[in-house]
Amino acid sequence: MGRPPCCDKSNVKRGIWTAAEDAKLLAYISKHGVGNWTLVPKKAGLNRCGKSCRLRWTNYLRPDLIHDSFTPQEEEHIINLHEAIGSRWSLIAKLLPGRTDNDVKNYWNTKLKKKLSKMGIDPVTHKPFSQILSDYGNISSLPSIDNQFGSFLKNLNNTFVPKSEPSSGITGLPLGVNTYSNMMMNPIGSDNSTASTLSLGIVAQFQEINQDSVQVQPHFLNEVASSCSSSSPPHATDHQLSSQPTYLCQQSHHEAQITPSSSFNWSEFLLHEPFSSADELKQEQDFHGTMMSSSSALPTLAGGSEHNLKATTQACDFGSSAINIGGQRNNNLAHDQASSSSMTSFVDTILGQDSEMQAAFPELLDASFDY
DNA sequence: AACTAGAGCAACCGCCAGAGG
DNA sequence: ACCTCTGGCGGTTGCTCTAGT
Repeated sequence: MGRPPCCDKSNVKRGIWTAAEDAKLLAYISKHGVGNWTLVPKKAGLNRCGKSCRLRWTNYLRPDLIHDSFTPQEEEHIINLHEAIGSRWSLIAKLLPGRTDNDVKNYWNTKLKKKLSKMGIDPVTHKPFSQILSDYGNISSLPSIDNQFGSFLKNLNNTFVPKSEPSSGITGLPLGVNTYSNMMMNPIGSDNSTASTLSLGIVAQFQEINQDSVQVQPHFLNEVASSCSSSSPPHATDHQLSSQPTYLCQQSHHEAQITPSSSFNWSEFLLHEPFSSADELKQEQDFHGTMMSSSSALPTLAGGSEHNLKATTQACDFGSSAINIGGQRNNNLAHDQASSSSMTSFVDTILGQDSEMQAAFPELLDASFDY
């Protein structure tokens, strides 16, 4: 009945591998190749569990592994892929030659998550905090800390609370978001084609890898499905996977009037440290002033249900191949409007948006978001 | 020089789907 | 058909190193 256990787990060695153990495993695999991992430790003369041997081989000993630090291009790949497919580290690693899922996962957890948070982007949703605020609006009915919005709040707290205005946690928000907006609007030496081309290539590769395996359901699609109209199918289609998600939800209808033509370049974005210099502060202020002066000509954030419906329909179209900056700008604009006045008016704005959204989409907003 | 906190990373844990007996 | 294991995966832990005080 059943198979015998692969090893006596109480008698196998655990912990850090020694050089001698590495040499034995390497010698065995180079001679016999990898087959049944439960047999490998016995045949190689190792007092280890087969699972441990497999991990050691795949994460460290494999000759094709790169042990150097990640390049900006790889960072960009990881971020784009994480945005598209979530924390499927093994899939992401397959698109990064020489990298293991453990490498990618560690790099994400130790570096990229923090980097994105510092830049005012929620590493779970890949949306700027300001957009999450405007998307979900209703601060008073926040779900638990474990879900995506909870992640946003934690990051928001980590990122902004220690900043300039100690008297209020949330008053620090506009600084970070404006920094983000500013970077988005003024990418350093922006190369319009780079990011979108790269992203398309990555997703195409991803499709190749997945064409005969699992049906992918990227988390961003779930988000959109829950925050936009229900017309999207529950699974990612080829069409959806072949394009980058946009940050368009609810704000996109008028973007053509104000959207800069540039697309977004992660690598430049990543090299830019927010909150780092007086120049950046000045840029933020300049940007803020510009946006405020032009905002009167722009539609309000929630300009009525008809507008919202159009925007929603458009927002759920994944046909765009580039990350759309326009939606972000529009969102950030709304945020700028809010942040330009007092704390009270910021909250009022958010609550007002929530009321209007609730009027426009009662069936969506009444339902609890369950991630 | 000693201590501490944080970062980085290797390894383990626990779960799941599929396969073997 | 059922039970158990394997292989693979994502999440987490804990050790080591380094920078700051």
